[in-house]
Parts: sequence; structure tokens; C-alpha cells
Amino acid sequence: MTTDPKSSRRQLSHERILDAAARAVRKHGYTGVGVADVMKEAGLTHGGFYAHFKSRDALLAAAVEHAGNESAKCLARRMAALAERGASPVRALVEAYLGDTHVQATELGCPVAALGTEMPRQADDVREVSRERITALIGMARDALPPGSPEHHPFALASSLVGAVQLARALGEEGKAMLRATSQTLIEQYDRKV
Amino acid sequence: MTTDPKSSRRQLSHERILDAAARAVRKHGYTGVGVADVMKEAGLTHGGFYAHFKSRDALLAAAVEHAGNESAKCLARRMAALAERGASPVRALVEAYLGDTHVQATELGCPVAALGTEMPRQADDVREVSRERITALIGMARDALPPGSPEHHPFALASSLVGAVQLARALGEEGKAMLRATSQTLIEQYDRKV
DNA sequence: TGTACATCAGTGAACGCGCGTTCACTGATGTAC
DNA sequence: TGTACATCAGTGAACGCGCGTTCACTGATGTAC
Repeated sequence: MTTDPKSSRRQLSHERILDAAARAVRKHGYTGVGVADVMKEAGLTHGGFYAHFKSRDALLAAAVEHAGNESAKCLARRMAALAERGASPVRALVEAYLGDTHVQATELGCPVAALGTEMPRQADDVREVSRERITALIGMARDALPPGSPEHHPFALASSLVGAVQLARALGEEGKAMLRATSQTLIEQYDRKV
Repeated sequence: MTTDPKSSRRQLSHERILDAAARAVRKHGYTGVGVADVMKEAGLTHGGFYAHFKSRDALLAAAVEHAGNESAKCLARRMAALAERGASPVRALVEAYLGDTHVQATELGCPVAALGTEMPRQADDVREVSRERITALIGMARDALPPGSPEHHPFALASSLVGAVQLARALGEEGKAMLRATSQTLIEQYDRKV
């Protein structure tokens, strides 16, 4: 039931490939993912790839989904830690999403912040998975906002988070100050003082 | 003084190449710009390219700058039209930037919204030009905000604008409702009622 | 005004390289008896 | 327990294609006399 010994070797390889691809797609973008590089990163040679995925695009789709799930788990963990120190849900979301850890480690962070502008240009199945990552993010924003917030706030909050991380990454060193400014602004705007 | 007849043919070609590249880079991303395609679009063959640019990267840098200037002009024009109909500067900026015209025509729009997530991955000179486009956008936000707005608002507003356009484009049809919601939210937040 | 030459923008073939994909083969693990 | 065979994950060479870059050449325009 736990790990089928018959397929465990194959399964382990599959997971290593997926992990490597999920990191690569965030670090190098959709177009920057190379089959051979991913396989090498997973400790295999490129020839075996097609025993695991139908095509490069199929890998991309799986990688984005995997990246989204992993990143959501990480964020949830950090938000929980912040909540324990007394932060409201929105504040926890904003500070986790705009925090140095998330912003600096692109390859482990939210795929929407890493891939946003490239999404419209992808093959249908890749786009579809990417779209789901966006709605998931908007869902996180909705869940974090104070109950009774206007219906349209989750969209705007999600947009701000994604945009801010992106600009900060593109600006580099001088982006850090920008991030703190944005973080403060968003908390003022969305964290309704009860 | 006006147009040197000696070099006018060359100059015209140069401008056509630049125009084609500026559209291509926004439509297909940095990695999607092909030298041969751009030259064809400009009505030339690929061989002549290196008489105009030192390398593909040099073209990318010039294209991003050109795209930024053209897009800024377009936005300024639309903002002026909105202002004439009584919109405040922030409102004009938000409605122009999040308007259907801008969101749908990626290849003519703001390069930051089209290329944001790919910027950190570019060669140094391309990155540098891209960074300047971001600071220019933040400058537009600063100029549009009501006088006396908190110092950190321009960053947050620019982030929101960029993020919202991106998510809307990635979501497609269902992104339209999202855009209007975000537009409304931003105007509420930043357009201080005097 | 006309002729010979120089300059210059652009052409198109060719080169080298990287990359997605295929495929015959290897070596290890599992199964049958 | 041991032997023979089947299955299966992975290997590495090879193919085809696209793309950035180079370069010898063409054809038109401008200049000298």
C-alpha cells in the first residue's frame, strides 16, 4: 500500500525528474527548461526521459502543477509561523509572500510570480495548468482577507503580490526597499483594523 | 539637418527592424525573438541584420527601450483623453493601464507587463534597459498619485498595475471581470477624495 | 553630359551548435520451474 | 537452491531541425573627372 516495491525505482526517478523540472521552470522560465539538463539534474541521462513523460510540454505542465503545490505548502508553513506570532491572516500572507525567503529563492517560490508573463504564450495544456495556479493564488488571497471584505479585493491583492515580487526581482538590490514599502502599503489597505 | 539623404535608406530600415523587434519581444518574449523573423517582418533578409545591430542581445536591449517609449506615449495619450472627461490623474492612469486596449494588445503595450518575469534572466545590458523601464513606470505612478500621498504608494501601485494586467492576460476571457474589479479597488485605494 | 570607379545596403548560401525526439541495446531485477 | 528466461529502467549514439552568426557577392547610388 505504501510504496509498491515493484515500481518504486521508477517512481523515485519520476519524482526526481519532476522536482528538477519544477525548480528549472521557475529559475529559467518555460523556454529555459531543457530535457537533457533536467534529466542530468535528476541523476539520469536524457534518453530515458520519454519513458516518464510524453513530451517536453507534458513535463512543463506537470512541473508547474508540482511547483504550485510545493510553493503553497511552503507559504502555508510560513504563514502559520507568522500567525503564531500574532499576525492576522492577511498580514501573514503579505509578509510571507513578500518576504526575503520567497523573493530570493525564485526556483522554490510561487510559479505565478516566476512565470506570469510567459503563461499566455504556452501550449494549451501548459496554459491550463498555469491558469489553475493563478486561481489558486486568488483563492489564498480570498481566504486570508478579513471576513466581509469587498468581493473584488482578492483579485487586486493577488495582483499586487505577484507584481511586487516580480519588480523586486527584476530590480535586484534596490528592489528590497521597494518590497518593504509595498508590504506596508498592502497591509494598511487590506488588513482591516477591527 | 532633418533627414540626411545619404543615410536615409539605412535609417528607415533600422527603424523598421526596431519596430518589428519591439513588437516581437512583447508578443513572444525575449527568447521568442528570432533574428530572421524580425528581419522578414521588416521586409529584409536575415543576412543584413549585423549591419544594424552588433548581436541579438543588442537588438533586445534596443527593442525594450523602444517599446517602453512607444508604450509610454500611448498611455499618456489615453490618460489625457480620460483627464479631459474629468478623470483625476490616478484614475486616468489606472483606467488606461487596465483598459481593454492596453491589456489586449500585448505587442503594443507596456514592456514591463509583457516581460516582467523574464527580466531577471537576461544578459546584463538587456537587464539594465529593462530595469529602467520599471523605474520609469514607478515614476508614472508617482506623478499620477495625488500630491501628498505616502512615499511608498508609487511602488505598490506600479506592482498592482503590472500584476493585474499579467493575470488578466493569462486568465483570458475570465480575466476581464478580474480587471474591472482590480481597477475599481485601486481607484478606491489611491484616488484620495479631496 | 557621359564614363569609370568607389561606396554602401542588402542578399542568400553556409557553418556550427544546441536541443527535442527516437531507438537499438545493456544490465539489473523478478519469475517459473 | 539453482538455472533459464522475461521484464523493465535506463543508456548513449544518432537524426532532424531551427537559429545565431559569418561572408563572398550583387545591384544600386553617389562621386570624380
